[in-house]
Amino acid sequence: VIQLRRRYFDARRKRRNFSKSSTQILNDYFAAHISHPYPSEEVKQALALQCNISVAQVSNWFGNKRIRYKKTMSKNEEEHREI
Amino acid sequence: DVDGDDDDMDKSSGGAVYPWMTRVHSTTGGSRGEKRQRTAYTRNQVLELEKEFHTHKYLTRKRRIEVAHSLMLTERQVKIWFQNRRMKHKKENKDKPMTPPMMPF
DNA sequence: CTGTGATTTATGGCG
DNA sequence: TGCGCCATAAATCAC
Repeated sequence: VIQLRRRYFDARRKRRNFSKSSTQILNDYFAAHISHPYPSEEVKQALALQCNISVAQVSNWFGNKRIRYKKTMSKNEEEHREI
Repeated sequence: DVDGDDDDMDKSSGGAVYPWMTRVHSTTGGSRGEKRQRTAYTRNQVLELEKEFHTHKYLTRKRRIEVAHSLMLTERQVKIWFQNRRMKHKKENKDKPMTPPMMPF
C-alpha cells in the first residue's frame, strides 16, 4: 500500500511538455551561451518567470539539455566518421 | 551580462569544443570509456532507508554501519542516499508548503 | 518507438 | 579528517 502511494506521487511525473514559447526562450538562452550554459540563480529565476515554470524546472531543463546535447554530438561524430 | 561568444569553431578536438562538453564522470577513469553504471536500489532497500529516514534525518556512524550491512550497501552509499534524501525533502517543502488537493489515500 | 520532463544514484568542491 | 550541503552529471523512469 505504501508502495502504491509512492507510485501515485511519482505519477506527478510528466504531465505535459512546456509550451512552445517557453521552450524557445530556453533554447535561445542555451544557444546564446553555448560556451557556458550554466545560468546563475538569478537568471534561472528570470527565465522561470518568463516561461511560467519553476526554477527547479529550469534547472532540470538545462541539466537535460546539456547532457543530451553532448550525446547528440558524440552520436554525429560516430556517424560521419570514416569506416 | 557580457558574453562574447561565437559560433563556428574547430571540430578536431574530439568534438569537445568547450570544456563543459567533456565527460567528467566515467567508470573507466579517463575521458574515453563506457557508461557509468547507476545501480538502482531494490524496492526493499529504498523502503528500509525511507523508514530510517522517517525517524532520523541524520545517521550516526554506528547506525550507518548497521543499515549498510543489513541492506547490502556500502557505508558510502548509505551516506550519500541520506544526503540526497535530505535534499529531496528540502525541495518538497519548497514546492509544496501548502496542503494540496486530497488524494485517494 | 521516440521525445522529454522528472527522479534516482553518484561525484567533487567548499565550508 | 570527515561530514554535510549544494550544484551538477549521467542513467533511467514514466508517460
